[in-house]
Amino acid sequence: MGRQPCCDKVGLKRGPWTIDEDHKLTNFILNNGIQCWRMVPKLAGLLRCGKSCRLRWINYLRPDLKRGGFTEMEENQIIQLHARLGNRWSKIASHFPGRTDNEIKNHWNTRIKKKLKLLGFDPVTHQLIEQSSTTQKHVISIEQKSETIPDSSSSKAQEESSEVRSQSQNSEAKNNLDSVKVEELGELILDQTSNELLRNYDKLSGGSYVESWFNPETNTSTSYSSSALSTEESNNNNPSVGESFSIIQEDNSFEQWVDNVDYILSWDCFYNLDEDFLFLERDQPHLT
DNA sequence: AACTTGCTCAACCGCTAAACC
DNA sequence: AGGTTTAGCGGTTGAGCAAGT
Repeated sequence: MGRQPCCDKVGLKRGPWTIDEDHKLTNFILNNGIQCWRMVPKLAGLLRCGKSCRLRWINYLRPDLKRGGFTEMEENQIIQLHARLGNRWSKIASHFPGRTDNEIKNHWNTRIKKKLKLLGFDPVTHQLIEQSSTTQKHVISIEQKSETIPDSSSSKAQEESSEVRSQSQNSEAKNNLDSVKVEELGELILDQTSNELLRNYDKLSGGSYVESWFNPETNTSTSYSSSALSTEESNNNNPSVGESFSIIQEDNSFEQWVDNVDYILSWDCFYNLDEDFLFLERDQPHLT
């Protein structure tokens, strides 16, 4: 025989929690800790199931929760982590002390997805969405683009592949902006700098964020093989991750990239990319 | 003021791996 | 070994609120 059932749902209260219920649950857990969620509601005098108590504690009552809206830097980190981990909200939340997976998931679904769509990126794949002159959309993957790129075993080939990809993405970004973004973003100036913005976001998220980030000393961005990543995080479902390039040198200016982003979206977070790199350093010290 | 629409987010649902018997 | 339950996770829902008409 297995364990006793968690709860008999008949007669149990559902819906929003009252202040009194919150007090009961909080006081019980702070005084007794959590041995078994099944027993918590009984011992705390609550007409709730253990599952409901657990959720209420984790998502709302925990004293270490960080309340309030997400900062721009947090949003940026969420985007980057989502590119690496997909919809593994608990994994993503583990990078944000005091934030819950539910909170991050909600924020992603209600805010960040819209921002990415406005930028022309598929929030699922983090890849650029090209919209042709017809209404049909299709996604351009890093892999598709890479098919035209020669073997990157030599440094010469690496340079060529970087250039080909750069040109390809510039073209895609321009097409995309020309056809979609103008209406949504209003008075955008769709010039070369916008193309640079999209190309750089592609590097920061999904396809090459994992392998590359800006090197402030050399004013270049450097890509690393995904083999250096942990097995767990490199085995995600994002098709653009893990099929990486080798060492890539870009000559575009990071400051220019930051200016571009701020101009279009006012994402102050990109001013704090160096802090993002600190968190990366914490997670992947062997890469830094 | 009344109604509609859209947004946010707390809470629930259903699934699965792990733990238990 | 195999059935049952738990804990945890991601997806979805719907109440409440704000903005627009």
